[in-house]
Amino acid sequence: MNNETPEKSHFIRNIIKEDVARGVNDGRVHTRFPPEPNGYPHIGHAKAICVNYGLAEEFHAPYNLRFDDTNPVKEEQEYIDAIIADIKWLSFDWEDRLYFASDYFEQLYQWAVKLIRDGKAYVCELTADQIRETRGTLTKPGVESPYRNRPVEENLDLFARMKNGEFPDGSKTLRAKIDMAAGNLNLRDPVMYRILHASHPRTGDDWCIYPMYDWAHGQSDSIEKITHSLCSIEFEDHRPLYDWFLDQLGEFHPQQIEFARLNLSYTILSKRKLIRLVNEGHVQGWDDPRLPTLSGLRRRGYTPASIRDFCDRIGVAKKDSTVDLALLEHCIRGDLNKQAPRFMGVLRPLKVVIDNYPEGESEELEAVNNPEDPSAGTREVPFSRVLYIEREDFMEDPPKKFFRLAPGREVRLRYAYFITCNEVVKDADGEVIELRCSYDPATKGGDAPDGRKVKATLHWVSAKHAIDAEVRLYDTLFTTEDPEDVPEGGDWIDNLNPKSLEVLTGCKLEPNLRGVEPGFSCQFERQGYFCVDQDSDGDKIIFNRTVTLRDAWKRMQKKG
RNA sequence: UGGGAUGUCGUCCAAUGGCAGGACAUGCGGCUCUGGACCGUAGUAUCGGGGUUCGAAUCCCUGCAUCCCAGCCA
Repeated sequence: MNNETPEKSHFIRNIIKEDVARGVNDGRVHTRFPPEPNGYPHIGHAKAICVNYGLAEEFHAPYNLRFDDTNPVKEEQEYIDAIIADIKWLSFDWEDRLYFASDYFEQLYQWAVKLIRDGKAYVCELTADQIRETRGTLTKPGVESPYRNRPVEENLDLFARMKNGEFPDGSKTLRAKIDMAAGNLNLRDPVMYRILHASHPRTGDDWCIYPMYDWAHGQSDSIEKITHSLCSIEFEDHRPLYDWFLDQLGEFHPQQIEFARLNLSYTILSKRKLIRLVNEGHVQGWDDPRLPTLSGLRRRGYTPASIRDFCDRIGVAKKDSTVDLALLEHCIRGDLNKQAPRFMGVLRPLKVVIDNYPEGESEELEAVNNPEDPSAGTREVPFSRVLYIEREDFMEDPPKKFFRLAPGREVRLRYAYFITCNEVVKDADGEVIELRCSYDPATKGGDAPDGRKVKATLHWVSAKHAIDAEVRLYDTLFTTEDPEDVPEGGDWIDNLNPKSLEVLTGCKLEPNLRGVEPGFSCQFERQGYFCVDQDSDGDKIIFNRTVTLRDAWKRMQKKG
């Protein structure tokens, strides 16, 4: 990092910088990422992780991972495991600071008892419906619960019995005694504990009362001595409540700072909606490569570096915004362009016979593995009389700007020879099934000694050496930039893109790809970046297309 | 008609009273054995109306728009 050039900053970094300079918390910085284990993490979480952990790393400060596991009805060990795996994949290391809000259940209970003793909390016997009705509305104040002024001793007794399991679910709550007329609804005697006879992934059946998030969250941050509690914007209204609790308790106040969550065009980042996509089978699981989940992106071929780069580039601010998917794609292209070895693969094969190439013979041609990285070296690619080229690289009646193969036209086969198309073979339906070409032996390697030029270079594979593969092409999961924008009475599911997955079989790959393992990423020249899917098995190779290369020709076609 | 927040290029983010800048996207050009990468270049923005000031995206007033909150979810 170059300290001479002024770094680009954002408001949270500025606040922390100032706090450190002013010696707030003795100049200490400590952050955390507090997920609820009720789903798989997605790129939006990656942003939050990068903000929290990235900032801590910048200030050489520690950061925690803490699961806010206060609702056993929705939370599962599977999600805990997935979240841990995905954050590690992003290559963040919280060392030994893995915590759970459930670690603090006993302390939280004791603090609740203290609030009761201080007359700041009471056991309420209103039903959920009644609590809602008496909460008031956005414009009208609420009505105080008839149980609000019950004696401390009675509250203590009832709360202990709640904990001991004497009452059924939903029959009682512990509520903070604040202000039923507050403009901020969170302050209208919020529920602190509810009775839930549910088994918890970590505490099992030890508890049948569980703290509400609002009661647990601020204190958990306080216990961990978090200096800067970064969270999303919708918790701005909750900050006064967290402050109130900590004030009553006389405990350490982390500073909460809110920032806007990520929205991405053509995708959905709401956990509830993601769960629906998975449960209703619109996708094939949490790691479906079309999903913005980290496991989906990983399977798609996105790298941790590309995601962290993306998170750096989108910035941090308070206003609602939607980042262009093109930026994410730019980030993965940028990373893979530097790393990914190049290979030739023909997705939709068209047979080409080189009539003047000796039958039964073949030769090895040298190809560059990565033009961006000379140290990646070269490899040999076999060439022979019968080849496959990409169907869309040939047009019988080409428009003006089409540079590729056409009858009578000469093009270069990458790293091989110039070939000229002499004859087009069609089937009974008039579909082109084969091209008869001739090659110029003098152009071996791809250059003409007489200096003549060709306008196109095509990728190809030798038919008898090729290996077969299945290739899965992905498009956006939704057809609309904002999938949640639906007409009256419509369902966002209707915006699903029926063509988000296209499976190609019989693709032909150069033989150097034999034996690749799941997770392997490479570029198929002129087409895009692809990675081997976990469904591959032995001889059955399956590639996922991570992202296409930028394609000037396609853009030109679109323009018309 | 309550409380909280937010309005800057098409998009995202800067500029904290002093030349509105960067990235992505887009157009054009160059280069190229990937119509890739790379290089160069262009256009496009301060929500509206007042005010303060030599000077306002920034401060004040006012209006408008958008988002969040009425879970015993987080």
